[in-house]
Amino acid sequence: MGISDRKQREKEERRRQIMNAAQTTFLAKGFSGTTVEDIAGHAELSPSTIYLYFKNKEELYGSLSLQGLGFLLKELEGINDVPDDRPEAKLTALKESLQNLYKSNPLLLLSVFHFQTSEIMKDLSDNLVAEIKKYSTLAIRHISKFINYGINQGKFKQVNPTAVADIVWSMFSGLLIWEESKRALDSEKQYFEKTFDLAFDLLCYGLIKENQRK
Amino acid sequence: MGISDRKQREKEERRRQIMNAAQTTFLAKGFSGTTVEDIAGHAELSPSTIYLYFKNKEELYGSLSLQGLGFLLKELEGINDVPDDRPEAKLTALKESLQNLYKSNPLLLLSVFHFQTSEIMKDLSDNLVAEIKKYSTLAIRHISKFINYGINQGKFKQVNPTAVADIVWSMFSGLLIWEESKRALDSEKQYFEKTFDLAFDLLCYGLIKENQRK
Amino acid sequence: MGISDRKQREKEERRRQIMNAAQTTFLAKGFSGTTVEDIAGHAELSPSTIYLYFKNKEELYGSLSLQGLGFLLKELEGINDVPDDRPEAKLTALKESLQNLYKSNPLLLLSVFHFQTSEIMKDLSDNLVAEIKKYSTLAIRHISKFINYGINQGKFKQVNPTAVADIVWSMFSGLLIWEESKRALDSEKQYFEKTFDLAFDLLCYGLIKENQRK
Amino acid sequence: MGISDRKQREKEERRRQIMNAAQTTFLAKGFSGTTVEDIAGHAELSPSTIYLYFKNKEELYGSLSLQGLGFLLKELEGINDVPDDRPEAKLTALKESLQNLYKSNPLLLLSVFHFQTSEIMKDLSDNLVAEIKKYSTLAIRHISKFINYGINQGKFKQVNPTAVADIVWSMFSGLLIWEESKRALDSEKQYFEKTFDLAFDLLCYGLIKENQRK
DNA sequence: CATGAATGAGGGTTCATTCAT
DNA sequence: CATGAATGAACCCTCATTCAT
Repeated sequence: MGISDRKQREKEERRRQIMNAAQTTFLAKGFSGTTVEDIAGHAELSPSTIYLYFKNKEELYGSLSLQGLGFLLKELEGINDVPDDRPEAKLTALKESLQNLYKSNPLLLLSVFHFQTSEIMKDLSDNLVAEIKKYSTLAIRHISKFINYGINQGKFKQVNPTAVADIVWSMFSGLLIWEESKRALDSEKQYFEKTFDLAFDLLCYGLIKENQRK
Repeated sequence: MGISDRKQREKEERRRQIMNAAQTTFLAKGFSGTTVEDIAGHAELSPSTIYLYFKNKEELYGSLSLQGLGFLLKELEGINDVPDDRPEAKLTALKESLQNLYKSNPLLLLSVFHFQTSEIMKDLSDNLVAEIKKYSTLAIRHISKFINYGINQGKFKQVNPTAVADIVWSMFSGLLIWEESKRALDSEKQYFEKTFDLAFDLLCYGLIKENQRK
Repeated sequence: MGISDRKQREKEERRRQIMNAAQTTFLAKGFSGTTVEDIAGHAELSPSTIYLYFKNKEELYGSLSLQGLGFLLKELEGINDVPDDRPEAKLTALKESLQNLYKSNPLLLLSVFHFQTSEIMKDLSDNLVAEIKKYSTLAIRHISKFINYGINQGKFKQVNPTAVADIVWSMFSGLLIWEESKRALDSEKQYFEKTFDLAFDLLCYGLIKENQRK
Repeated sequence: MGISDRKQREKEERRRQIMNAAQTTFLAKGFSGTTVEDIAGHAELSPSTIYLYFKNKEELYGSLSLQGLGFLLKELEGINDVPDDRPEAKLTALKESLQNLYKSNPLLLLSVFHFQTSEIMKDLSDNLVAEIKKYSTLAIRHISKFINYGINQGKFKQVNPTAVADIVWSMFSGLLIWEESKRALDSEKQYFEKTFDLAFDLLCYGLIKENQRK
């Protein structure tokens, strides 16, 4: 039992080791630009070993993407438990949540957004795409719930909450990718956080009803 | 004379025909996912014919990308000539400009932004990437000029104009791609325009100084 | 009549123009390394025009090779008419003949030997190869006749005349090609003539019976 | 240990197997006339397997060429150790050396000389060409050393030793290729050795000073 | 007669994936 | 469990050749 436990854990660790290597490599070279050998090299394994843990390149990619979305969802769910229930507080919590995730593991978030927006999707199986979409739809729904809450409380303008959630989501992802693509050129760093901060503030400010501003 | 004129025009048309086919295909399948045979099929030509008009797959891709950026830049430059010189008017003109471009040729704008995705950039030659970057930097600079104008007139908050330009650009691109990726799944259409409208309004509203609102 | 004559001559000239261009190009880049477009470029014509004068690349090549062999054969036949009928004189005439041909048109001789020894043969049709072989066999036979003459007169050792002819032929061709391949590296020039002179002299000297030397 | 040894040997054998197949094929069809698929067919492997052992077609070709030159060089170096130090003996040893090499592996020698044909050289990278040249220059230098030795001893005429070495080399290569090209037509065999024997003897005889002949 | 435009056939090379050890 | 070796399926691109003008 103890032995098989350890075996189990070792196996999990290998899996993680591969996923980490894959994440770095996919982000650095893109999906089709990345060869299985690349990943294997980073993971210090042989290519064939990868196939013991993942059915194929695509599934490895999918696991990565879903893992990231999973983290994100958990974070979003956590926001509901924020004691302060003013809608502005929810939004601020959302902003901070996203920023914290970014700070703790930029690759993770990058992958979530990068992966689903980029051409990579074209290479994936319909099943996987559907699952990714399901997760991100769920995330959008969470965000729109926060907006809706503000509207119901009469604090926010009468806007389509899903649309606003889409905007937040797109803006975040757009900035992330734009930042990354700029970095490719002039290697500015740490620029994203400030810009996203500003973007979010402007957006939120526009969201609040005029008579509700203090 | 007349004959060589016609020849010239026919040749140009072939070029365009190929570029159109390429645009559709690249958008549908990404750069490395697209085979030259795909494009040739769409253009109803043989693959080798493509090589009479473009040196290779990459250059075809580059022409497409730069062409789109060229259109966009021309449009942005046009905004300077808007007679109404209130900063809000500039921004509204910008919004309408982008929306009109999108309406007249969604593929074109999609490609401009989509093509910048770093996933694709990885496959391109440094030269081409540099040129694309140059163009988009120029575009950003145009947009930030409009923001700056509002700040100087005391109408807009004291924000970093380039950052705001980045936000507009990212938001636009993010929404475009997000929309497209959603469409791939549930084929909703014509949703983008409304969302972008809303996003832009919220953003602008947040941008204007409180004491300047009428 | 006069007109058709001129036409005829113009046509012949075009043919020659193409053959000249082809000779230079084939020697510079080899058979499969040379594209029809290359030749056309040198001839200042369009590729398709070449096909008005030659059925295909191979036949163009063949014509070149046979042309060279024709020149060579004519020269060899001329040696029979040399008034001085001592065998040594025939051999000296042969040596000078080859050297003169080389001096007047090195490309021509190079092509004769280079073409028939090199891998180019592998790309040619059996018919063409057979014809080239026929011609060169004829040439060999001429040379061996000179040797035979010396043997019959009791001046030369009792050797196989064809073998000696082969040796002369191979030595000449070998030196030509070796020289050319060296030139590719260190661009020495005008080295061939002296070396061939020496080789020929050594050979002839070995050929003459000892009691016949003066 | 034993296992890895066997693995190593198997791998070496595969390499050799490919090189053999390549040698035959290159000789039969030339460099550009040979497809990797041809070679793979002869080696009873798939084309992609070839690329596990050689970076590309050119490097495979180069290995072959250099290998042959290597054998040749070793043989030439061995001649210095011939106990009999009369210059004629050195030359006879040279002749026998070349003939033995030819008898033991005609393809090897054929390739050495055939591969140097400039036709083929044109397709190779500068690096490879340089290396091949370096090797063959070395070989020439060896041969010329034997000649020089005879001159210094007052046995040979005052000739340019390098020129004579060039002649030997060219003659050998010319005869080899000429023989092969004749064989392609009328499949005579075993003719080369006798002819080369004769050629060499004539040459050497011409080389020796008259007053030195016994 | 000359040519520009078009293409089909083929070649080199890469890489995800499998399989025997 | 891990891997080295092998391969088939593509893909990009070149080029000899044809054909309509």
